[in-house]
Parts: sequence; C-alpha cells; structure tokens
Amino acid sequence: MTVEYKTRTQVVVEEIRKRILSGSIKAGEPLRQAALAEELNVSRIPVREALLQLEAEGLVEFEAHKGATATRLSAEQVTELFELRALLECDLLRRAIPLMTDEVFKAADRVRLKMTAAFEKSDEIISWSELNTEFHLTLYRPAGRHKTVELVHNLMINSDRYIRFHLLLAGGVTKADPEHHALLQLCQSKDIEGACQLLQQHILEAANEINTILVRSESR
Amino acid sequence: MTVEYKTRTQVVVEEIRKRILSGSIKAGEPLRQAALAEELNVSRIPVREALLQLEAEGLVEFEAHKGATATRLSAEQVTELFELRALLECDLLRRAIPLMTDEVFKAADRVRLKMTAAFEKSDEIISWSELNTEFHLTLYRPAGRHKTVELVHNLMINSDRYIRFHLLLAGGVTKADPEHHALLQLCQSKDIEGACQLLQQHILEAANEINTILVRSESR
DNA sequence: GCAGGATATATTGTATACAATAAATGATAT
DNA sequence: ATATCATTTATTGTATACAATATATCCTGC
Repeated sequence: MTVEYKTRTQVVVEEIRKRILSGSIKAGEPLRQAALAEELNVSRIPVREALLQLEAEGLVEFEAHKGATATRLSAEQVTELFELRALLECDLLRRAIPLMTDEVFKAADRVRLKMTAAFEKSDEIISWSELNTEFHLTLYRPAGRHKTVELVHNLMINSDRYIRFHLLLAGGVTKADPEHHALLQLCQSKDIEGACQLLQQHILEAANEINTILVRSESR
Repeated sequence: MTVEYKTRTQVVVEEIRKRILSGSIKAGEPLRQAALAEELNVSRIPVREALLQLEAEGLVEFEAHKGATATRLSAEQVTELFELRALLECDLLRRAIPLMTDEVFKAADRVRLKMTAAFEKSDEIISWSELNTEFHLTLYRPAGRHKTVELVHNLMINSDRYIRFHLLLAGGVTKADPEHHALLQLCQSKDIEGACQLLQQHILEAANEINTILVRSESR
C-alpha cells in the first residue's frame, strides 16, 4: 500500500469538491477564503490554491478581488455539457471496443455489481455516482486516449451535481443498471455501432430529463 | 477603452505562457518558482498561482514538492490532441454554419487578411498563430456553445507549440490561406458536409505532418 | 427622503518568513 | 570501489502579516 502523502492544498481541493458535488455547498454560493481556511484548519494559501484548481475543473468561478463562487450552470449549459459528453464518450467507446480484453469486461461488471449494492443503501448516492463514473471510464480506457479520458472524467464530475436530480427525481438509477448491462453485452459482442448508439441514447436521455427539471426550476 | 486592471498573477500567467509557446521555455524544462519570482519582480505566491493555472491549461506539469516543468508531449499525445480538435471543431462548425450571419463572414475574412499580412513579416509567427486561432474561433462561436469553444480554444493553445514546426518546416502557412479561403466559401454557401470535411482534413493533415517531424526527432 | 461622496469594514491579493520535503553531498563500513 | 546511511543544501509548501481593492455604512447637503 502506497503512503499517499497529500499536501494540504490537495486535501482542501477534495473537501470543497465533495461539498459542491454533494450539494452541501450550493450553486452560486460564495466561497470565503478566510471562513474555509479556519474551518479546515489551514491558512488561506492552500484554500486559494484549491479554489484555483477547482476553477480549472469548472466547479468554481473566480473573480479578481471579488472572490469565488460555486459555479451555477444554466439549463442550456447543462445540455451543452451532456451533448459534449455524448460526442466524446461515443468516440472513446468506438475506439476502445476493438481493444477490450476479458479483463476489462470482468472489471466493468464488478463495478456494475458494486453499483447495485450501493443503490440498496439509498443514502450512498455519491458513491453510486463515483462508481458510475468508474464503470464508464473502465470501458473507455482501452482506447488508450489518456488526455481525452481525463477530459471526459472532468465533464462527468461537472455533470454529477445534476445527475443527482436525475437519480432522485426521475428514477435514473433503476434505468441505469439494465442499460449498463446491455452496453456491456454489446461491447463484448464487438457491436460498435450498437454500443455507441445505446451509449449516446443513455447520455442524451439523462440530459433531456435533467433539462426539463432545470427549466422548470429556472422559470419558477 | 476599459481600464483592464490586471492582478500580478494574471500578468505572470501571460508571461510564462508566452515563453512556453514561443519556445523560450522549452518542453521539459523545470520552472523554478524563486527564479521566476525574482525575474518578474514578484513574490513566489503569484508565481505559484500562475503555475497552477498553466497546469490547468495543460502547458505545465506540477508535482508536489518537486516543482513544475513545461509539459512535454509525445508524438502520440500530439496526435490525440489534434484528433480531439478535429472531432470537436467539426461538431462546432456543423452547428455554427446554419447560424452564421454576414457579419461573421466579414469578421473572419478581416482576420484572414491580417494573417497574410503577419505572414509577410516572417518573424511574427506567434501573432500569425493567434490570428489563426481567432479565425477558427470566429467560425465556431455562432454555434453558441460557450464551453465547447473555450475548450477548443485551450486545445489550440496547446497545439500552438507544435504548429510552429508545421509552419516552419512543412510550409504550413502557404497551404493555410487557400484552405481558409475555401472554408469560408463553403460556410457561406451553407455546405455543411463540405466545410466539415475540409476542416477535418485541414486539421488532420497538419497533425500528420507534425507527427512525422516529432517521430523523427524522438527516435533521434 | 434621497443623491452623492467620505469613511469604515470586509475581503482578496501579495510579500515575507518559516516548515517540510526531496535531492545532493559526504562519511563510513564492507 | 561501492553501497548505505547521515548530513547538508535546494526547493517547495504553508502560515502570518500587510497592502490593495471592493463593498457597506454613515454623513452631508439639498
């Protein structure tokens, strides 16, 4: 087991990210450096550096002399985010399928099972989300496109806040597992077109349902 | 004219970015915080923050306790970068063409003319590069996909260092202008498929030529 | 009461100082 | 001579202190 020494900045990054994704820090909420620093028992320097990193991830917006806020995306922007994912993930999957080994299928299925287990304990939506991300990434990694995978990973993190709506309000979780199962089957039988089509549909359908929820709440 | 007040960190970001893109800081070169701070007459804090931002841009790699280096990409990674651009830029162009107004064509053509002017003064490769970026972005912006455009912009910045090879060694500039002209024509006649195909070719061909140069220099 | 401006307050931006880590150097034993 | 460990040096990471900016409050005149 590696020692995994972490710098304070990294710890702060993870903590703030967790808070934003879990909704404990809401979109648009200002992130005061001093307050966070005191709460996390560090100076403002690591907090600032963490906020900068989170800005790069897209979770935080930083304005000079005015401070940082948790990013708030419009319904339109969320749609763009998901459509971008659809484009990139389909490209990755297309490239990955011919290179998938049995190990990949096994690993993906293990993650899928963990996911259904996490679903039972209904309070573990966050870990379900993480597993969902891991499931998809497992399928993409064989493409060998390191940078693209990382980019998609980041887009997924940015989607996560909104996916929670989908899971809670539109019953996304119940639909997810059969679709994941089918996706795996298609990958295994090397049906590239079928798999990509299902994946695209999987992503865009979620986007649609999230969009209707967001539009409703925006006009409110 | 806006006052455009800049924070020290921002100034440092721009300076270091310029140095990396111009080649004055070479790929793989370590970036010592103290040295940069002294040279730029600031403390290490804005230098650190600048390096973090540049890491997010992909121009710098940061390793805890070991310091930052200018990113060095393998031939394979450069190929991935350009193929990613091809995918995203074609998608943007496809969405943009139906929404392009006359103003867009005029603006794009103005940029194109500036580009040929910059080409005359052969030492202005950097500004040629900036104009090239601007030309393409002008065509993409009507798509209204703010996030995607920004992402592509970043990918272009990352390509710039390598595009310089293409321009200098493979005569990329002479080919560029006719292709840009043709691209504009196709956009104007709303020939989506033709325009996208030309654009893809435009990007992937550059990628190929850069790749051969890089592979040669890697095996050396 | 309200507009405009001066003052005070909160908050961010940056310099300096110190702590922690990693790399380089040198000493010791085999 | 070489490998191993202790010590030094270089460099990064973080806390504290101060400066600059933006926001809020209060005053003044009308």
